[in-house]
Amino acid sequence: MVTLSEENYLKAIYHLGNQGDNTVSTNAIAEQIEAKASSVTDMVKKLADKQLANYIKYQGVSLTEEGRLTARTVIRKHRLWETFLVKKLNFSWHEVHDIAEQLEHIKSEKLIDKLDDFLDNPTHDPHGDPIPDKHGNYTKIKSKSILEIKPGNQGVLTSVKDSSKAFLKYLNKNELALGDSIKVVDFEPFDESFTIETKTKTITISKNVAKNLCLSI
Amino acid sequence: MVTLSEENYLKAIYHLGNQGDNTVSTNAIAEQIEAKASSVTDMVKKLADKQLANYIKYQGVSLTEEGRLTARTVIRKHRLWETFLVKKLNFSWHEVHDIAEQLEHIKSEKLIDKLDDFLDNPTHDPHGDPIPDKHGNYTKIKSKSILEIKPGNQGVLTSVKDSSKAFLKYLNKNELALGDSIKVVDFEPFDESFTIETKTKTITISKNVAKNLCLSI
DNA sequence: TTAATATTTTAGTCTTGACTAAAAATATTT
DNA sequence: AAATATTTTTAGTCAAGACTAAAATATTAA
Ligand SMILES: [Mn+2]
Ligand SMILES: [Mn+2]
Ligand SMILES: [Mn+2]
Ligand SMILES: [Mn+2]
Repeated sequence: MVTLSEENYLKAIYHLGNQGDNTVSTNAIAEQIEAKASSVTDMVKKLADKQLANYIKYQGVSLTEEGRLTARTVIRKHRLWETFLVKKLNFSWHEVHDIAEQLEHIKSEKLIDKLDDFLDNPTHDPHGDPIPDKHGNYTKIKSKSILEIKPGNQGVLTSVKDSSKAFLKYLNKNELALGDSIKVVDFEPFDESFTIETKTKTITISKNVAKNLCLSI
Repeated sequence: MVTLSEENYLKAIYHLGNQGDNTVSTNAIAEQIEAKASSVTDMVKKLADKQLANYIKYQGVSLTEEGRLTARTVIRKHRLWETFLVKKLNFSWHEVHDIAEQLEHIKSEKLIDKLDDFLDNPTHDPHGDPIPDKHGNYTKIKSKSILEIKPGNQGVLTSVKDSSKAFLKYLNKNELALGDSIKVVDFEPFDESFTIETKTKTITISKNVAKNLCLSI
């Protein structure tokens, strides 16, 4: 049995491992999970005891195959519930993360399979992130941050790198949503801002915003 | 903040208090919650500290107004989730209780309000139990156990007193479901069994089964 | 290549919610 | 009314998962 707290650690290690090499530092986990480094050391030992993580003192943590699958299962649940909340209960995409943080720990394989079917087996959640299937597999849509796109090119907004409430609300305010067709029309070197054009309007966005918007070309 | 464990105790005290006078013994709670009496004493003190229960040593426990409302809110969530599982995810009524035991602790008022609307504000759960509204109010359908019904009378099966998996599976096997029109045709004093007639068939049921089937006349 | 700094681990505490065993209070019999 | 049985509470433990402070290790800079 994997506890709620263990699930949260596995998820954190998984996410951190995916952006860099696969071995993660105690401090990085501590920051992600908002706990102290000493608490992380304790938990990481437990995960290693349960064969969910590889851990060598002072050298960081990585997930075992079993740990990785467990992490993906939690992520699958999180993203399916987010999809449910938006598609069926009409929540906005900025409201669902905190509720999904709770729902992702509900234990029932049958429930998740049925929820998956009820939602017509979605492949991506409301933030454009891929939903693993029940074996933990998924394919990420190839997309590029606007930062890396040269003026003149265009694509469809398929995911956001930052899913924070503040950022999503900013996008709501500026009427930018997943699926929108976006053309990059200008880049201003002075402040590294971009000017982009949608079906309905042209707006200028900061470097920080550009970085977090991913288009598939 | 009310913890998951506190919510379970409030629910137990509420259910026990409803069948008898409103004051409940330590032992009764212990049995309901499957814990030892000493653990109950500890928790009951915490509930009293938080103004959720009235407690006098050796004299039993009752809920305060606030405790009662909290209990009803948990019960509301439990029954709404059970309804969701049966109506939307096509679970059978004998499968939903254990999952609802987990879901009832998810904290988000907005979620429950939206779930309620999504289900078209149901008044009763899959076992015929009333669903409190967001103020904790509900009206129970008037119904009588078959035990108290004289042969010759008939009514509609509106709830079951026992929601255990074993009993619900028995009803599935015998194709008895809520909403069925049932006529009591005979009572056999020797073993206190009843013979009942539905639209499709006539069957004999034991006293124990009869006791747990409630018809509204 | 030391010295200073940063990271990580250890040791010891705390809280929550459980437990056992023993003591105290209440209830039931004789 | 006393003896016995039952219920309830108290006292002391335990495990999980967090914390602080101090020690150990690793990294970076002088
Ligand atoms: Mn999320
Ligand atoms: Mn998401
Ligand atoms: Mn139930
Ligand atoms: Mn029910």
